[in-house]
Amino acid sequence: MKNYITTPIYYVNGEAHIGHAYTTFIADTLARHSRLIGNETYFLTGTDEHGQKIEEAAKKLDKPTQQFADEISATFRNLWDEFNISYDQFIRTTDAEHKKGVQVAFAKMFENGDIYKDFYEGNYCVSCETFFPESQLMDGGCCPDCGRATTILKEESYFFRLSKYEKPLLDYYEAHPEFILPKSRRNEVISFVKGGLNDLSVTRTSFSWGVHLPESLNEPKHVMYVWLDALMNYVTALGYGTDEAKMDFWPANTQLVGKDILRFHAIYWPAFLMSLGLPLPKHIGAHGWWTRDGEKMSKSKGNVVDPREVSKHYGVENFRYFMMREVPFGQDGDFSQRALIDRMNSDLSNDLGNLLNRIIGMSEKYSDFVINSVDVEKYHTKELNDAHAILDSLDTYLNELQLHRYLEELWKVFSIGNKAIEEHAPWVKIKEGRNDEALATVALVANLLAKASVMLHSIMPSTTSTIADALGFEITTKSYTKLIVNKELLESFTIKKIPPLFPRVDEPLMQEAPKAMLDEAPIAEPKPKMEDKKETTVSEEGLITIDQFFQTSIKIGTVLNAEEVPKSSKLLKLQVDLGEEYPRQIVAGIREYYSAESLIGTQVCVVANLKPAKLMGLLSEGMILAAKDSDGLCLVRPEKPRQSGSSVG
RNA sequence: GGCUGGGUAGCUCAGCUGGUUAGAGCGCUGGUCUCAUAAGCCGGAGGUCGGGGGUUCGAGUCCCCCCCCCGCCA
Repeated sequence: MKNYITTPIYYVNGEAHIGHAYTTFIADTLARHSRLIGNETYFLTGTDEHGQKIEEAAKKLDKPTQQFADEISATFRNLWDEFNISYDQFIRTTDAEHKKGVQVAFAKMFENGDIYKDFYEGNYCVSCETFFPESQLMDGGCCPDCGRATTILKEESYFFRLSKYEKPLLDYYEAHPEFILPKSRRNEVISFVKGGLNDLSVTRTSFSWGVHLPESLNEPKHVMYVWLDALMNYVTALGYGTDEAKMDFWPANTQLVGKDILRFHAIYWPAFLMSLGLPLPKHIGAHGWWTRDGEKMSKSKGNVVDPREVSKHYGVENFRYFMMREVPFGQDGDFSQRALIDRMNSDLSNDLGNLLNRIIGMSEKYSDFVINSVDVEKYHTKELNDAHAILDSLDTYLNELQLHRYLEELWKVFSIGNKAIEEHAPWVKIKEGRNDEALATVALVANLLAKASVMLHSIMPSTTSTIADALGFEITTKSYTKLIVNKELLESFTIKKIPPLFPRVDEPLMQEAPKAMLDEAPIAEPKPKMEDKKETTVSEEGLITIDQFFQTSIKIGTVLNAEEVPKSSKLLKLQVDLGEEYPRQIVAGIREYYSAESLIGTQVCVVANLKPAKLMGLLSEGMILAAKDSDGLCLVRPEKPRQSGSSVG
């Protein structure tokens, strides 16, 4: 079976971020899995390099446009190489074959009457490369997407008869419920199309950095609309319009996109394909976005997650496992070091890594590292059957792009292993001289690990290869067939004593940006061991009663305004809302650590029933709580915003 | 404003066409084993299933109203 998987081509207006990595990881996982189970697989990714925005960005840097595109494109490609992405082709829309292919497609659409010439006039956003109707513009005629100013543009343009495909598209969605995944997105697309489709302007004369129209049309002024150009990459990569040798990979099985570009892929793209008489892809999968510590990422906030940075500190495959496991396909996910660390420790170290270590230890003590499956079926049919049932069910999840469920299920195999060891306690059996039984349990777990590793391989290719190597086999289509399809067991082998694959992570490995650090939930102290527990951890001396404590009124305050106190290097004068009629004026000695601007709009804890005092002649009606150590001072703040005036205690 | 989807344990979520004491993972907590990476295993606490009506012998699950969140569209 042929299986074609694509990511979108990434626009070269900036470097790769976590979203690009996420899409690419999913696609790579699908591609690797497809190859593993023996499909003939083609995995495409690449870069989208045309358009006015690129032309202008290059001009700003005083670089030739092509050179600019070359450079950014290379950063993507390098990152994917660094991340061990198994793409078969990295296409660029500036590739000669691609341009040729798009022209062939354009000519064909023109010939069959789906493209015609007219005029377009409207408010155009250069940044988004989109026209917006008057009604959609924001105040002052700004772009509703990016907020930048739009300009009125009237230009001669070729149009694609999108309106003609309204009905065929709706019919197709109806007949193919699995075309758009997840379902919630499908509904959105359908309701959009039902709202009516306008013909699509597909050429521009306002800039020249793009694919020119076919020579037969003799329209040197026009270049193609970036989306027509970009979308066609999925077939030009296979040689559409040039050398069509690979076109038998079409239609694609799965085309992954971010939710922001679903409309283009679920409406325009299938319409183009219909016009060209090509079949439509089986699935368009729209995934969600990532936030950081619960907040939207943006350059201005400085909280953007650099995938390279994360993988450098935590390992690409751990990062990748986290992304695939953490969030249901289609949903937005939240990245935080805490969540990543929790996943790594709990799933990878405790469940998987430790399990491998357990059998290494036992086989060392009981059988000089030799593991033999001879007696596994005799003593552990139940466990084997349970595990096989789980392994058999996994494909379903993968087909629905439910990778988190896939992993969730797969992990039950490790659980079977851990439970089996407990239940059969090989160390007891050895003492009783029932060596066969003890060794059978060890071998059972080795087999469970082997089988699970095969199924984990497409998500953690290198790590699972290491596991397989320790278990004396190699993960290939052949071993997949043997261990998973035919449910066979491992040959006798000598297990390798390898150091722990997933050392526990006790504290964040990555330096946080200052802002993010404030927002990061405090890392829980490792809980003290039972025997360390004393009656109390404080001496009786100087203790107060709870009533005494509540004599202090601590409230949450929102900083409405902040300014520096003249002639003072330490003091800031704040106006803080405590939910009272008027804000309090509070003078605080925190200027060395916090700028006035950075405080406005944030929340602090305030001692509200403190006798007012004068500092530098200014009245201060409260005290702000802060903690100080040798590294400096930081404010004590609510973890999440609370209403001004909420009491703390 | 229109249309989807959703509001279930501290957190993230599962609960199909209504049916015994509402589930999982993580977290918290008690116990326990010792092969193992302060890992594993067993047990426990914790939910008026957004609110209010209604249908029904019986509703988280169906109907109506209201509140709130996300998304798409305007």
